[in-house]
Amino acid sequence: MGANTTLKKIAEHLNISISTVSRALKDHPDVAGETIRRVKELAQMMDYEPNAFAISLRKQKSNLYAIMVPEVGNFFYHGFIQAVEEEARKTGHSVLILQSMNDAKIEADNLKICRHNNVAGIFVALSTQTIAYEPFHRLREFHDIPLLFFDKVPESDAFHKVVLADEDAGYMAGTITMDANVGEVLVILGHENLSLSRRRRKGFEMAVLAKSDMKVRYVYADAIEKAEEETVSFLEGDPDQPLVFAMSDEILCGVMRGIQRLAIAVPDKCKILALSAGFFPSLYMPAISYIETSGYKLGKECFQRMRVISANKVEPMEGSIYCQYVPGGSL
Amino acid sequence: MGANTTLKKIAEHLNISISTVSRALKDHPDVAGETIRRVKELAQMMDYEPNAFAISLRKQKSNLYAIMVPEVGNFFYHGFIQAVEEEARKTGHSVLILQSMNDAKIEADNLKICRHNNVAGIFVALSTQTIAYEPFHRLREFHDIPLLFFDKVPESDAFHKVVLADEDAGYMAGTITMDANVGEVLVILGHENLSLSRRRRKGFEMAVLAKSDMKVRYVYADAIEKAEEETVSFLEGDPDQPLVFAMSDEILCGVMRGIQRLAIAVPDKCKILALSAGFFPSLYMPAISYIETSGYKLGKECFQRMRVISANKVEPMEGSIYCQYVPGGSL
DNA sequence: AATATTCCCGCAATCGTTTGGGATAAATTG
DNA sequence: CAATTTATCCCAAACGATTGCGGGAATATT
Repeated sequence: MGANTTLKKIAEHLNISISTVSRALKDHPDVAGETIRRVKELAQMMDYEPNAFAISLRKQKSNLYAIMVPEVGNFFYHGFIQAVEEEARKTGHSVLILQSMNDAKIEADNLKICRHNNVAGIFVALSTQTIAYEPFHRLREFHDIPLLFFDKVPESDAFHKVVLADEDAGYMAGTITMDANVGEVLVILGHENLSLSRRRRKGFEMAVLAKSDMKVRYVYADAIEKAEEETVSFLEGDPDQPLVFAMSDEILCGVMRGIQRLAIAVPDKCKILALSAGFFPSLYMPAISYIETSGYKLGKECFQRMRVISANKVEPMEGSIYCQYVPGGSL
Repeated sequence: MGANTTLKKIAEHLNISISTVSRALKDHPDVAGETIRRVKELAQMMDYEPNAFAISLRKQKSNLYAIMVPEVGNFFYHGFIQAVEEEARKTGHSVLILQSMNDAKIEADNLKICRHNNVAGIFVALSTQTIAYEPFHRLREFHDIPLLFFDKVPESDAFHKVVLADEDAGYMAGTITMDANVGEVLVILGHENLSLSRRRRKGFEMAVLAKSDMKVRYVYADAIEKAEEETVSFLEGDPDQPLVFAMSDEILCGVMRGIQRLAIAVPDKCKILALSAGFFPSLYMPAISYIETSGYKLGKECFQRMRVISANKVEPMEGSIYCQYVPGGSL
């Protein structure tokens, strides 16, 4: 039996009107102090909890935030989800998790779900397949739902977005690579469609521009296996003083599989550098040196940004999170 | 502007009543075929989407399922979440993710959130700190919200639960260990509070009962570091023909860190066996032999079970998912 | 031609909460 | 003492979708 306490039931018990009960619970000045006391007491007794649907129906806003990512299995997003969840809890919100599975169709469907649920805001990491942005535009224009892209963001600056300082991270990686005094470098980037891959590459290229005697090869890998194969074929070419730079945790896993397959000693026979959230590098011996890209920090930052966007109309802008180098033993 | 299409707007455009529109959209026989056609056409045009709140308010049920886990960062849960999300999508539901952070207080708060949102059902993996089950009971009794425990479940059989066939998995691990012809075994289990740890241990003990010449040591580890330390101190004792059995992916990571720290050759100097979802074992060379405990399969099974529970009142029962041995090179 | 049947459709209440606009007392003022 | 202010409270209309019931018109049955 759905023995849920409602304003109506409290009102009946106290022989007052529903509106008075409603006002009493929020300390409205129109209600007598004595009445407020009695109402609150009974509400407490009856374990009253306001009905979220009724409120949402009336206010046209829910207490849900949505996070849409390609896959929850992606390591980078744990921290992000965790951070948003933590913050959301503080403001009495909850988090809806949606996966796009890198499918533009599902992505669009998910946006519909957000609309249905009139979510208070959406955090989106784009799928690699997204080409049409109308669904996103419509959400903002017609439905007034705050939208914030993170990590995998559109090129267009018509949207709010927060990213890691990708170019900086790439530049940092490039600098570290140069200082490491290596001969040939394999840079393994993520999916080619992602602006994040391009930004990181750009940063890296900028950094190593000066050092013309260093051979750099850029490849894209969208799966662990691809990264493994690229690593193996690179190292089988018997490169001189090699270094492999892995742009993500997933890629790092692939790289290390290749390294282990060839039984190559790190860092003696091959140096490794990664962009990572920090967990995977610690799995290897020696620990992999990495540039930290914290999904957790990104999540915290995004949530604050979301609050600002929700509160006032602000022009779309891009923000970024700075990275930090964490030296290990692979370099 | 919340330019949302409602039944009312459609009705006004067509000069018919709201109820007729509502009925037309669901092919109610009381509506003329021609009217249905016109309504559907306009609804399509105006991009009508029913308001989830209004429906939920009326039906007292939402289209949300909740999943509560200690932490989304736990590897085992990815597959689970993914599976539930996939299935939920098929029935037009969405998934609310809640974390208990292994805190009984937060866990109880989360249950309140579920109540507020009148979720259609809750999937719970218990925190290690849960001792009071009243909040769960109340949810079922008073609020009629289907509750299904998975993975980390209460001992009480007053609840629905689906677990991996933990005892079987333990037994299987025991059998494999025996056949591997080893001398000393370190079994690293998860948190001591969890019934799952006890069940796995029990299964393992049953299997190795016969083989009295094999020395087995059982330890509990609730963190990667603990698993690493236990492994190191075990192997430093220079055991005869050793094997380490890791009960989870997290523990496996710790074990391998220990192995690498001591630079011990697998499987020559030490054999490894794990219970795993399958990803981490593939990270090492040779690949770790493991017994597959698929969160994904568990999720699929749980969702089906949830549907049954929701549809009809059924007696609480326990279900389980069978495991499978995936040989690698570590054994 | 009168009655019964079928087919369409609209009215109105409901879910629980919020809120602007009264309404009724008592208290204050001139 | 009449007029106005104040303190409390209630009515009713939203929000959007659903649904039992009733009614009018067209058709079918006697």
